[in-house]
Amino acid sequence: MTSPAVDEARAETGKRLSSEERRRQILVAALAVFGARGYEGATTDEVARAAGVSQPYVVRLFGSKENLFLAAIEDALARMLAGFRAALADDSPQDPDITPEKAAAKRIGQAYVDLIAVRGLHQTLAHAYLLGSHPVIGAAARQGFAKVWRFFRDEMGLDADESRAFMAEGMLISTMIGLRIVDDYGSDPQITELFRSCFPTELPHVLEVLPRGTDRW
Amino acid sequence: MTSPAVDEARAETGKRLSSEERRRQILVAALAVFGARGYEGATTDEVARAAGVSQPYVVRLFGSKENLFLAAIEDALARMLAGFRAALADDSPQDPDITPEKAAAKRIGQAYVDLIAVRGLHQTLAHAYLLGSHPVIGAAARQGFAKVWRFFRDEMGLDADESRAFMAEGMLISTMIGLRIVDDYGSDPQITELFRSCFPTELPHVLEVLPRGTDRW
DNA sequence: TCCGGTTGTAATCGAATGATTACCACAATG
DNA sequence: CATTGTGGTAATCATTCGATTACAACCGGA
Repeated sequence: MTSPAVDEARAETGKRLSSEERRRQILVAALAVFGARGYEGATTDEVARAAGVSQPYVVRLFGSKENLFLAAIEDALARMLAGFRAALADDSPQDPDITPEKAAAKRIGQAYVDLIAVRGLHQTLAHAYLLGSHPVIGAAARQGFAKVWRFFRDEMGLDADESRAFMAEGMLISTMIGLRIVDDYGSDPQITELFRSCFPTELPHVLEVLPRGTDRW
Repeated sequence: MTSPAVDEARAETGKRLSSEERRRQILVAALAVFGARGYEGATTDEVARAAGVSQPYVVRLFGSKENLFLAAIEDALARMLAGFRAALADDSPQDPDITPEKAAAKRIGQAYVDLIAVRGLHQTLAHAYLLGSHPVIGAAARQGFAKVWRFFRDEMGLDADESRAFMAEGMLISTMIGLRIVDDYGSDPQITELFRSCFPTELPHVLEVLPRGTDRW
């Protein structure tokens, strides 16, 4: 016999879902948890509770924690590249004072910052980029990084130097997010100035889109 | 009665050390292990074995794993700032074709890359920068990051924009190191080109100073 | 209706890990 | 030579966590 609490919870949150839809839910939760705690620090139980399912089900749907992480970074990269491609293809009326290339670069930079709204996405990727010595995850992380690089060079048409500068800015932004600099923004004057300097133009948008305060993540 | 093996090992590796010296040894080991595995992924036992002591001794000297990590990032930051200050003060004959400011920037960039030789230093700091949501480590990481920022602005005299660009390049370099891009350098043509583009000038030096191959770290 | 596949959980297990405890060895000191 | 402080370890404990197992609930079709 199932406990009444369980049945009640199921009635509240809705019926059974297709495994494909559960997968997507769990991936969203996984990005948030892996982003906040890192690969080793995160637990499958935390992911499960964030997704509203039991821990064994997470393991069964993805096979292992390692596979879940691989799926999470693949999902994150796919979202990122989709956002980049949409920004690149965007042909809404543009400022005639700047070249089309500059305009595209601005849009793509904006798309990168917008991904902050996908909780944990930037942080999870940054964690993956630090796991180079892991035999499986390391290889996947390198390939993922190279994929983004190829987008800048082949699809966006940047030269090597521009690509490097672009990615460098991206890594800085990721770092500031991972540091949760926003938490001290406004209270610590040093941090406030640092943050202002690092987001000279995007600052209002970042403050708007980034969760703050006592939030656990 | 102590086991003969232990006595033998102690005889081999030398006598008892002062706790201060052991601390330093353990910090060196901690940077390597934390850098490769991250804060959660690293174990105090791994650090202990890398330092040639027993696991309980590591815990006793530092109180807890958390304190060990805090000491490690403090040590890493101190080394980094010491390297920066030495590079800034360096007044060896310089190329008259570039301004003194440019020359200093080049020297400090070089000092940053040279820190690759301190195994795990860049990676450990990068891991710390991703732990912003950790109540204790997060605060320390933010303060450490701000400290580096203040060096660029106050001691080196960069303006906000130059500081940002400088730190961005640093974050990119850290990422490449954490990814262990070198592991695929020469074998994977995509990665090789990516690496060449990101280290246009420092490449030979990086290849020389960065451990490669089947090395565990 | 019953039956097989799919969605999902409870219970539990074994391994890993940070920490604690109790102890040992050595050296300086009086 | 006793003693006391310091450097160090072996043994072990309590938790935590990923994974496994066994089972339950639901649903569509023959």
